[in-house]
Amino acid sequence: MWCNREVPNSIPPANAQPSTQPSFSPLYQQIKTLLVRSLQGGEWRPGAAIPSEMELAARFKVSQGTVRKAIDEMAAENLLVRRQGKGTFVATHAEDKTKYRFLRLTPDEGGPAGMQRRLLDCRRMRAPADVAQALALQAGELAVQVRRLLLAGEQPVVLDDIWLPGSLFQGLTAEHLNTHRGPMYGLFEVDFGVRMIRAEEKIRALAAAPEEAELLALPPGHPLLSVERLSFTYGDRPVEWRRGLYSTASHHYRNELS
Amino acid sequence: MWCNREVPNSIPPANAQPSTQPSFSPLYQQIKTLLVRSLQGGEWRPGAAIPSEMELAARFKVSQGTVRKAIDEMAAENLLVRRQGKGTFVATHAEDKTKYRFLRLTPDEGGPAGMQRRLLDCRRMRAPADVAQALALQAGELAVQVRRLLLAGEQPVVLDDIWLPGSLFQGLTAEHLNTHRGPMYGLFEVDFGVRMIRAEEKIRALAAAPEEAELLALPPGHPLLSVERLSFTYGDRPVEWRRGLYSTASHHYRNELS
DNA sequence: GAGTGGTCTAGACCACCAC
DNA sequence: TGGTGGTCTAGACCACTCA
Repeated sequence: MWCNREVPNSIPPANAQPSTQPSFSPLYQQIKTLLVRSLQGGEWRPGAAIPSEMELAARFKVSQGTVRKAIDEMAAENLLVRRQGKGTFVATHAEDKTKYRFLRLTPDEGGPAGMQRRLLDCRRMRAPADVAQALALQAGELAVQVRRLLLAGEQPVVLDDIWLPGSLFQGLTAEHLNTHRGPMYGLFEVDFGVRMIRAEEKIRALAAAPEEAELLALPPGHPLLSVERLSFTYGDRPVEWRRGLYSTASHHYRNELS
Repeated sequence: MWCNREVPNSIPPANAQPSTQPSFSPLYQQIKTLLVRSLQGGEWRPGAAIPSEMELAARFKVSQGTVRKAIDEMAAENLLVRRQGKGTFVATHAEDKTKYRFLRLTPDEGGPAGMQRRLLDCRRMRAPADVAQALALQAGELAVQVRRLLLAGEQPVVLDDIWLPGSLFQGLTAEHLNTHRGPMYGLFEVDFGVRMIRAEEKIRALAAAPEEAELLALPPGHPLLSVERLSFTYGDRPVEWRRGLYSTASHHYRNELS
């Protein structure tokens, strides 16, 4: 048994430049990049297990510890889920225990309760300029607009206005959305191969316009939370823009600062 | 040189029970607990360096890697800050590069700009029941109430109503607050030894009451963001309750979902 | 050059899970 | 019982900082 070895990295450092900017990229970061690329390319479907740490270590010719560090970071970013004794799995919205990972609206009393959906609209049309820009749509490319209500019991609570790139969501119809059970982001994964990784939200207060007020069963001018969300998939590619109008009479938007 | 050793942990496992609930606590978690306790006890002041990984490893009789993992987690929780080549430091609000870690209000255009403070009020009084409960105040214990405005240029943007446990903030006066430069949480650290670790916020939309509207230079009834914040120090102890009313005409509350 | 954190390795052992 | 992730160790070497 030998304890000391001085074998250098089997993978040559990706940046052997003498003194340029990027300066250095650790092995585990390179591994991580390769893994993300595999996720992006669909090598492993959402919910499926990826190879074991030992297998990946062998594949990439690095030690288990290095693979481990790469996976650790990806798990911290919610790209992967580790389950001791079972394996490491591609994160998915379809069967997420932590449901409502992206819906931060919570009843003032009691835990997060399920909400009913009511689809209002689903059609393909040209997106407004700001939305088109946010989604980086090609000139003339159509978008899918979805409008819907979320109800807590009988009470409408959320009015969502959702825009998706037409090219990615070819077969999306009202029928499709109405038939589907479970989170919408789950449907996006399973039927369109689009997985939402992270999102940025901008929150404002505004007065309800007449049409919005009616849909939310509130008097016109009633204060609402406006939540604009831009969602990204792998590679920081924007793939959804939405604006939610939240009625905060009996609910609030919860957030954790740290 | 020996490569195999079977010396058990020098620190006996904190839970040697045969089969009870807690089931297991890894060494690095125990180290972490000890480190947090040292922070809490003020062994190292905010901004100061903690001992090196090697020193800590020696002190706790574990390997550097184990200390490392403990510190990694604490850095991820913003308790510590690592600086390569220099050391590991106790996180502080006083000199935070990432200023406004807790203020999520951002101008619609341009990067986060500094805001002016205007103190309205600072007095000791009995807290409303809900605040007293949130802060776990003793029966009859007084609280410090601070009211203030934040202004972007000439425009008032935030009206804050802040409540602090009187016992922890004995010497806090308006003079004190007015003299101080830099983030208020920095003052809390330096002058009162109270460090804010994390916070929970509840966000709602509401209509401005007359007095609030006047202070924010808005018409009464104008929609505002109401941001209730409960802040915690070490050991999840609540030490501040505040409600901010945000004018979102030219600003928004930004949030990142992941 | 000395000291710090950062990376990487190899190997042992433990806890959990499924068959 | 075998495979998976989880913990822990020891040691080598690298990158960064500062005197």
